Amino acid sequence: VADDRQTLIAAVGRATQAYQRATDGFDDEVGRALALNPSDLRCLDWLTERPMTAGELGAATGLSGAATTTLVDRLEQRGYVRRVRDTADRRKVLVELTPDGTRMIGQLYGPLAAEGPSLLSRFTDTDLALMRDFLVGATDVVDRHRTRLRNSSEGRTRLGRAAIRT
Amino acid sequence: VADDRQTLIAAVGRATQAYQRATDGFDDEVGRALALNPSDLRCLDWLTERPMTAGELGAATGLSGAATTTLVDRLEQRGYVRRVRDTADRRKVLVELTPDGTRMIGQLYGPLAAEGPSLLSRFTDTDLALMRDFLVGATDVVDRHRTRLRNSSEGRTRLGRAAIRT
DNA sequence: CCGATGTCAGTGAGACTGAAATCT
DNA sequence: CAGATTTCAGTCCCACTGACATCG
Repeated sequence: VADDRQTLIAAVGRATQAYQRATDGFDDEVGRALALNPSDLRCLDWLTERPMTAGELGAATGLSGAATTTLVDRLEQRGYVRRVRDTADRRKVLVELTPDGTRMIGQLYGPLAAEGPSLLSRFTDTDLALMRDFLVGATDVVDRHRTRLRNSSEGRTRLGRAAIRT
Repeated sequence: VADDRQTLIAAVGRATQAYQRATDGFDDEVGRALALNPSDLRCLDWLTERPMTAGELGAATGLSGAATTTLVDRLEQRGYVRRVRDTADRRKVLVELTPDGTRMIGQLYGPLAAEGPSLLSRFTDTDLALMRDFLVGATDVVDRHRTRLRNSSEGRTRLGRAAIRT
């Protein structure tokens, strides 16, 4: 019946929201365990993909240049990342994970990621492909709405801290 | 082949991570548009489920009691939430969304949520049920690892701000 | 010289700890 | 009065704006 399908779609929506909250809580716990704030964690997350310049990191996390500098200072001081001057364009500074940083990330997120395969084991290949396509589509939708919001609200700061006009 | 299945599973993992980053970026943009910080947004997110006491809100967001108080002050001052003394236990303070708050959330997240059904339209009912079950299972796994981390690292503060012993 | 990239001061908002107030 | 819930006072970290240094 059509009504069953609607409730199914709604259930997927709620499940997505609940999953989002759970991962937020997990990241909180990781931050507490390592004494890292959310911005630090997000930077480390991006750096697992590839080394990035300070500017790219700032854009990815939404931080200002100065904030990015102090953030990289923090992570560097703890030995999680290191700065490497770009030999081609000596203005740029590449930030990359150190072996210590990579190992630490692995220790915390590894046990969680290791359960992924067993969780996905009951699905067929076609089901997995559908799931992947759904996630890719959802990512695309969210990104579209993000740029829509960005264009409709330009010139404001990130966290709304300095943006509060009294 | 087994190798195809492994790459499929890996692809689902990467797609999940990408989706996570996209929603993080979207929430950033919402915060910028409304001059609300991440904690404010998370509180509003929880309050869409049901009214909660200040203590529950603090536990849900991981904030201290005092931080929760000032957070609710902020949101109340802007007219998004309101305090209601619990008539049964007059120590407790229930926090609930105002009509204005509900409307504002709807205006920002509504357009995004409205695309969910069209994104899910190509899936069969059984596929949707599988997806829902996967998300519920993933939420459970993440929550289990969160409590594991919590138990192995107790007595530390949330954001690691005051936790940095020099 | 001008644009781009990154870093250095100074300011302000928000989260924390600890103590006080209110209610059961 | 002890316990629970929320709020107040004081401190500190972190992000921001704006100016400066360096490089293409």
